Amino acid sequence: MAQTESDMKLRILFAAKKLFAKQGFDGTSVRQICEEAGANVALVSYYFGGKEKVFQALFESFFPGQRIEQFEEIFKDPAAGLELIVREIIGFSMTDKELSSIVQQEMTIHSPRTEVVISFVSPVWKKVREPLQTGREQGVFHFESLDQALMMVVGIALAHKKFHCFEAALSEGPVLPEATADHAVHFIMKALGAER
Amino acid sequence: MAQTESDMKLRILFAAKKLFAKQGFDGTSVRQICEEAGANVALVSYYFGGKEKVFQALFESFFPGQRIEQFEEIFKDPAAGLELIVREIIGFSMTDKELSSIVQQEMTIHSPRTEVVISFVSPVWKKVREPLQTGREQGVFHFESLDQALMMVVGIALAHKKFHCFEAALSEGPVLPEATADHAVHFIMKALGAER
DNA sequence: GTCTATATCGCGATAGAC
DNA sequence: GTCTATCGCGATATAGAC
Repeated sequence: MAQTESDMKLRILFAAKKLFAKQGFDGTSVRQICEEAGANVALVSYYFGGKEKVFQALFESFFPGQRIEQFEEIFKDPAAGLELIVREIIGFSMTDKELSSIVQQEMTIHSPRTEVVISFVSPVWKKVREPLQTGREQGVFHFESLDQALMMVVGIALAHKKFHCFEAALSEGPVLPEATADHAVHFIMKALGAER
Repeated sequence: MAQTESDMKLRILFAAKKLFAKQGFDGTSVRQICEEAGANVALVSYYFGGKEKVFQALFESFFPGQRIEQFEEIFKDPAAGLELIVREIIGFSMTDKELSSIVQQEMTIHSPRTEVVISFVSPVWKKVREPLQTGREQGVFHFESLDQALMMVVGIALAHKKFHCFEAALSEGPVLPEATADHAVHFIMKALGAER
């Protein structure tokens, strides 16, 4: 009984994460979630208080926020800092493919969940912004618009998530996790005009 | 009476495009669409045969496919060809923000609509792939993986679509349409190591 | 903590009047 | 071509038994 969260609560959370990622929030029913979790339909209300609350609990439980705060000193060097945060983003999006899919879905629509997602995600964008800004001031990076650069860096970091939509246009077989991060970092650094 | 499509059919189509873009397919009801269009609920079935068919009709009516085919000769030059297709993609995603939002939504989930979207979109990815490949062979572009490069180029081209999610992290005010394309093309060319 | 049964609602789709 | 009325279903949520 030392467990804080009951088994069932966690099982529901995992089931919801899986199904939201695959089918979207609106495309997933509470019944489906409970069937996947092996739980009774009533338990979603009992544990969370509704489907929307399950969504929120998903982010509170699984979104990695504090990891970035730990490496403060490395951010002294803009190039190293940018590489770190980009690798963190890609690492997250490959470790928890489900949650990162949910993030991407919600980033394209306006829903009652948008606020929740933004509150978790925009601190990360700000962490990307920091090394870009100081890097430009120090002459390490070269670009015209900070806003544009920020969006494009994030666009690259998350590009591989649309993989399944590209399959018909690809030829080199499955994309390897480590290779993706290396390629993305290299691509970004070249685009920013950073010496390597 | 010279019009092929009735007014009402078009009005429904436009209403659906607007609402699907904002709320997603599953988050939008037929009733909502018809209210927005000023049409009766029964007309969706009458004109299209159901909600799914409206989605398909959206792509058949508004997705620009043949535009790319027209500029065959410019594709002789990989750099010019890549720039053209990237500008076409960004141009489309800014001209028809709604349809391109729908594309992005559907690219992140697995739904009965996925097949439709992919059938329209993957010819475009293949058009991006062509100049990348011949450009590398000719020594104009430099990158390790063609698949990775393709995904990252598209990632950059579509990055600005997540704009509203970045707002809290941006500082330079609204992003201008023409500037976006210029920045994206410049960013891509530098990343690919193309001489400018 | 977990279940069944049910309340209430909104959905997509259609039959049939006009 | 457009309407009303309605069918049948599945949704979320909850009351109350165990």
